[in-house]
Amino acid sequence: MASHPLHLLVRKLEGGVQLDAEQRQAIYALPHMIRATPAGTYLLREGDPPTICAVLVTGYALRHKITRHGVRQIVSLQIPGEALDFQHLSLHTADHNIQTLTQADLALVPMQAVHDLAARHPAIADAILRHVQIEASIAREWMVNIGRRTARERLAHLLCEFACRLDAQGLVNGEGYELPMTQEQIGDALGLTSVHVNRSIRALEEEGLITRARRVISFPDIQRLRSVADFNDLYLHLRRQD
Amino acid sequence: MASHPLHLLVRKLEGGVQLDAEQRQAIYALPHMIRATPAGTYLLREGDPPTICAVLVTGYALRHKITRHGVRQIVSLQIPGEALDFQHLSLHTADHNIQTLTQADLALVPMQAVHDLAARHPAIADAILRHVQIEASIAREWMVNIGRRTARERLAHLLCEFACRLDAQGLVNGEGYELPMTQEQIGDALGLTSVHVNRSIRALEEEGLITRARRVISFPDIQRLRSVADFNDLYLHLRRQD
DNA sequence: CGTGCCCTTGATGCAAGTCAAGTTCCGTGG
DNA sequence: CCACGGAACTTGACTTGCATCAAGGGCACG
Repeated sequence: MASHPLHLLVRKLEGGVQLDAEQRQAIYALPHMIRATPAGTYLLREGDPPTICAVLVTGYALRHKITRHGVRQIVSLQIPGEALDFQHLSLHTADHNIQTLTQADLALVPMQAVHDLAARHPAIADAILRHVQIEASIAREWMVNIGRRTARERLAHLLCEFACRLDAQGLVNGEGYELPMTQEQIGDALGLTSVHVNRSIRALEEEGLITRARRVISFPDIQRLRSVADFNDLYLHLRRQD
Repeated sequence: MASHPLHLLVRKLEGGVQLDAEQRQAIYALPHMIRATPAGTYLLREGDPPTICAVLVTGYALRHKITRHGVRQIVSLQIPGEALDFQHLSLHTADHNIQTLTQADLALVPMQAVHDLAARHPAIADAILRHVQIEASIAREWMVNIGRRTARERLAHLLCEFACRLDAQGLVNGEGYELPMTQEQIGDALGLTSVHVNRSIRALEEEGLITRARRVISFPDIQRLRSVADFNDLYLHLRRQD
């Protein structure tokens, strides 16, 4: 079943809650359409009613909000296996925008089917709740990052988080990974300008904390980077006991 | 039943999901102990296992995290009627600290009892999920606030949010309300220093956007304040259709 | 072989931080 | 009822991290 489009979602949900074969099967049996979307596609806009639940099969997505002055804040990054619309399961209006970051393949599941599934399987309802709670935990850590760390620390923290999350989904092979974001997007995620992101990246590079080849970033000394970032992965709740 | 300690929680849960008399009754029947706590009491610490679910009956609480450098970021404010530990219902380790902001009365409910209640009543499970999702939505708006607004805007936004939330719980009587925080705590919530919070408060005051008498703040021109804050209450999901 | 996005770098400005010294407000005990 | 002590608030002088403005430079793609 490793090639089923919802495999990574199941993997993620099982990371926190024990599911039996029947429950796994019920998830795989969810009605869904696969849709390939180009980078930058809006999947949901603030104010819209969420009617379908998109799951990232491949590619990346982000959540963002825009202020009256037209400035953007990215409030979340999503990686393969994550459900983009669990955040709205019991709400009737979207409070933020969801957009693909890269070319992406989505599994589109009717929201009602997710509701029904959760109602039939308490363990799945629990796994969904856990999924939502972990996103909330990540949001809290981002607040700390944006509110209380320097540009260099914020950047290091983002890199550590991305590494951990990709690794947990089995998406890291070598030493580093591709961070598929422009420096402007990184700035929007960290509450900085692209110019300052650029200077901060180069500073980390000169310190030998990261190396870059295009957008592929590697970490010669991950321990030191974590220390700079004040990174503690507890908030990601990667282990079932967390 | 207006005087039942869990009345405000029921009110809050009913704000989003229709509950019938039996479900309401089941919530009121939750086993609980009432405990009065002084200001500043830690209710849960990062890394601890959450075993009880505290509900604020009176008084205020906050969630915060502390960086390696000892700087604090408040990531959430909680008002009467809010459950402090729904955030951890299906997690095994707390990822942040919870502390009372003022003297407070808590209803302490065993976590297991909440679990059982949700398992028996899908509508209540749904209401809990909604409660968690709304907190996540508030967290996203705070990221925007901290990351992309000026000190003056951040402060105005916090004041508007607090006004709306108190009002939704029926806790506002006159023109203004008491904001029971020191300027240092406000700074910790907004990613600012207390000195700068002070200057920003006085700037709002001089502009005629707020008036103060001790910690009671009033808003002579709430529309203008909202406009300054770029405040749109959609993210609070106060109406059932949201 | 342009043309348009990114990335890079320099010069300059400003919002917010830091440091430090009062001042006001209150609770408490004499 | 008043004096004292401590926490919170206020204000000024100075510093700094990041923003802004502006001008290249590289490289992918049609």
